[in-house]
Amino acid sequence: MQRIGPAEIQSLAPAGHYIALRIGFAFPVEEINALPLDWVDHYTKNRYMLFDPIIRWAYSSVGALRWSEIPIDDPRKIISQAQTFGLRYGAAISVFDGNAAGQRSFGSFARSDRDYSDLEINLLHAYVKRRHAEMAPPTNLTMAELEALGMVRDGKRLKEIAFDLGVTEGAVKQRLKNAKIKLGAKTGTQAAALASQYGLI
Amino acid sequence: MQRIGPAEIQSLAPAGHYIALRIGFAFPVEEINALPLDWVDHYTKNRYMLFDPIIRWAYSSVGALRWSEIPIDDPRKIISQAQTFGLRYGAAISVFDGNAAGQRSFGSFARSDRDYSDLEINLLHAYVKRRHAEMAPPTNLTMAELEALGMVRDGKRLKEIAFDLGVTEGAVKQRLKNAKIKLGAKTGTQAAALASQYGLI
DNA sequence: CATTGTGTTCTCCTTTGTGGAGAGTTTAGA
DNA sequence: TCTAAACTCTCCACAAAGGAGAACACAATG
Repeated sequence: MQRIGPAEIQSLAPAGHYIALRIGFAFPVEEINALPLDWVDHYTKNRYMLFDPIIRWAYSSVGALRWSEIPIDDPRKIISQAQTFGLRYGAAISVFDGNAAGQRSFGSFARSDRDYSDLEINLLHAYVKRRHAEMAPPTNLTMAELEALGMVRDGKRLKEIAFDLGVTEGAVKQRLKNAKIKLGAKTGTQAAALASQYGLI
Repeated sequence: MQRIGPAEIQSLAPAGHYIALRIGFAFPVEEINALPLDWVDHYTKNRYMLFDPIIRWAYSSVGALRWSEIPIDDPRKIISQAQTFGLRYGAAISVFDGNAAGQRSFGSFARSDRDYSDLEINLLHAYVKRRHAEMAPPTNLTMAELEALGMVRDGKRLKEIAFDLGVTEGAVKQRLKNAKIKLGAKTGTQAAALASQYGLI
């Protein structure tokens, strides 16, 4: 299987695409929205998210299929409305690795000219799977590290954290240092933001 | 209208309640989950969120009503399943203030013995409205302040931020100081985390 | 025109956080 | 069991962030 990137995605989905990576409880860690602006506007204004059969399929299934094959009814006629915005044929990809955080990623890709071939669907599937894997949060942070990080996020100073935890300030510093390395963060602030986004704290 | 607090909520919803405050794109700023643990477990395992008629009503409406009056069909029989967990009668409240961020809050309250009276519904409605208002994010942060805050979150140092923005380090400090005051944060880290949670950056 | 408020810049000083080097203690595997 | 890796803690030097006060520019307001 060849390795594809954003440029290939662009040519595989000339009418637009949407990718949500690492959806935890409800929100993605990263979102790529390359859908037509007028469609996004219409979709948002009408709060279609909860009624979109593609989203509902993606949340409850794993795999890849064409929009035309989605086995969920569409009371608001969202798919046929999308067609009037150029999103005529599409493919949906849903990836889920059953990890502790239960994170899921999905992508929706569209073109106007013809339906997707099996090969193309496989390419898109591989792409979303790869992006999903790349965004995997580190799982090797210790409880001590996450605990300190959470307290930093909540505005506590190292001295205060040390007192609350009953350890020295140096120990807290080391825990945060480790956390920063594991998260690939440059500062404590970034480490806290990342851990928060990953749902670790 | 009397002002009610958590204790009154407890007695108004002896079978459990759930409140999600300030849902932006999809996730709440604060979540209070006082529903029976076995029901939460069952609900989560079956990914009922997208099919729950109460959630779907709350996302698409504003106001208050009894579960029995919800005008959305329930293909997965979630409401009748809830009854077997003691959530027999319930009220749903949805609050939306049409602000820039488009944030919405909702609550779901349950009891086993009898349905809710109009007075009780009004009390619950007032409570959710008040909590919603209390959680309103500050809207008075300037673009300069948010810009600096976003860069801090992304792991940049003040010196680096100052260089990138073409201002002095002192100016950056001042912007962050203002941001901290407006957000009620003790440290820059907390300010960044809060702004991120509020969807400001 | 004066006033008020906001944003920018500066200085001086204190407190806090960061980075490096190292050592004792568990834990997991060969 | 021995070893390596991971975890925890300590100490120090230095860089960065935080806090207070004051001056200046500018726009909106009265």
